[in-house]
Amino acid sequence: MRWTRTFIRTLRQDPADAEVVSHRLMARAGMISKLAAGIYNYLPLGWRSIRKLEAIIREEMERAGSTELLMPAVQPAELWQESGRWFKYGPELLRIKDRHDRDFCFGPTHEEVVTDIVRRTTTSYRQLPANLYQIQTKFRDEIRPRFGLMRGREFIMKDAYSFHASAEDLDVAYRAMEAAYCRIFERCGLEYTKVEADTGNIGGSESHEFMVLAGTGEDAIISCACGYGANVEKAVTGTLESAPEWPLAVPEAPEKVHTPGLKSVEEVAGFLGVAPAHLIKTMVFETDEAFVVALVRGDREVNEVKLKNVLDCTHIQLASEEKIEKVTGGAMGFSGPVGLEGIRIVADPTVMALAVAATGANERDHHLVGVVPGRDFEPDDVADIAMAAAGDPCPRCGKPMTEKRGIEVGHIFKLGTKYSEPMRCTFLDADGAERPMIMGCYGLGVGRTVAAAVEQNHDDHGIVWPLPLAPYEVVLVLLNSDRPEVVEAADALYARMLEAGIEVLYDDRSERPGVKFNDIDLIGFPVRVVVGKRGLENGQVEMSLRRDGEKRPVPLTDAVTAVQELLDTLRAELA
RNA sequence: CGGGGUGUAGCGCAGCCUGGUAGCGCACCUGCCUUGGGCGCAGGGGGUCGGAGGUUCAAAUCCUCUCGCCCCGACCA
Repeated sequence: MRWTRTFIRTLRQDPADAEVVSHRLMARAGMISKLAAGIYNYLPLGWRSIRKLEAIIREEMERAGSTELLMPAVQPAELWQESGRWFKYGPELLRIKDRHDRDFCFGPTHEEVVTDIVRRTTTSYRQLPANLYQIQTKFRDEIRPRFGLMRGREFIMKDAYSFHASAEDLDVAYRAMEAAYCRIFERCGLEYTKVEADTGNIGGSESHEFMVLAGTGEDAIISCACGYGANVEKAVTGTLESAPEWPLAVPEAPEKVHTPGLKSVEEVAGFLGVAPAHLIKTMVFETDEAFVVALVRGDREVNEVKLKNVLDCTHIQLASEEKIEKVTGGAMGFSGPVGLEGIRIVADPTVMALAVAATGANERDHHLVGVVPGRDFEPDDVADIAMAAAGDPCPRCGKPMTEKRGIEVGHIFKLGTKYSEPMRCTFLDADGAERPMIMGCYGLGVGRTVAAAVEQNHDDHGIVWPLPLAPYEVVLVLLNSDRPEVVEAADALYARMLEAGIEVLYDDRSERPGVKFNDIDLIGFPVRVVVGKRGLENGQVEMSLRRDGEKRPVPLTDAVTAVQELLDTLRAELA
């Protein structure tokens, strides 16, 4: 393609609203442009990168035994009412009405539709398993879209769904999808990691996320050299070091101590002369229907996702100051479990492991010292509700774990019968018994993966595309467009490259060299070939790689072969 | 949803406080010049100042409402 025939509009300045690198660079390079909050145009260059990723995804999905189909973006409310998610999903679900005032939604995901397809068509264990995928536009009305393609409201996603007669068979498909995802991200040249994940809104038993490692990632990952890795929402720890020995006397019953204005764990512990780990941090949460008190050791923090799972509720939030006073009778900062009535108390095991502790007295400016868990209060549930942190021991090997940040680009789930049961997606097994199908689902953010690639591969001048995702693999640059002999040589080389099947963009603009080089660096074509009068005088062109910029003179006559060899080398690196 | 900010030419911004001819840089057009890292000179085109209402002789500027967009927070007692 000739540059002057395509549609490339680069920006010299950063758009004012672009915050993260991928958004900034993709906007400046003319790959995307914003239409509304969280809604983007994929301009020709950006679309090429998206399409390249899609091609890789298709290959790997088919290889893993999944078949492509396309389901509608607009879906009838009835299906969502059947699964129960019409009411559960909340405002993220974009609900629309047609002219007859019938309810529809713009699909944020397709479990309902695909389950409907399968239940209408598939009735026997002989027809299972089924594995279907699509690459399609989703809409999720995010609270706060941001970061360009990283968290848009409208976005392109590959979603796959599998249906099985047995849990064992689901496991086979799950492992195949897992392997396909690994291959996809490897083929894109991305540095990624697979971690255990919470199942969140989608539900199910087992779940893994694929994270592209990047400092700007929105997710925290806890991992260990031994191979354990999990989203911080899900991460568990090995046995934590127990609290130091209680340094004070142990009274018969908790003693009330005046602690004026001391709210934080550090302040209280310092004042009392005990360790932060001796305190019971008491947090009041509000769920859909009730208040809940969560207890963690003073040096730990509550993991709201884990707590939510223990409570089996959809929404949870910290109670407001007024509500805390109403529920506990004391001011915020002075809450404790002792004497709390009529409210569910969930304690982390580390709290129950404390021999003696201190905690709030449910009275302004007072704490209780010498509290013995089990003697002075009894929780309703004891469950792991603490946040794992860097330095905590690994649950598998006990070594200290580290924390990294990542961008969630893929998420796979074992759904079980969460959708097949309410939607009556059943089959007859070999004994003629009717059973719900066992399902898995597998998502991959297409736009987000491309954006993550930019986050991971850029420098001061712009994007440095990994070869498989570059909009064009090679850019051929005509430098002296006023010199007929140079134009002639460049045109001829372009023709030879096309003939050789090289994916080349020919920058035939009559711009000054600086303008061209800056645009080219910004867009980030992996291989650059420059035809200019200076080199041509020696019968040479100049070849260079975007990632190192090192200039390699090549005889004009050998240019096509040299480029092909260079591309082969780059491909070999990824294999 | 709460808090803050912002909306002026395609992009990035000034002007607003203190009302009176709408400006700058880049981009764009014409001509000359220039061609290995965002040239130079000269000339030129383009803006309902987000929208509606109000105050005023007069509103980008002051007031009210409204819409869009951005940021921060949904944060640990």
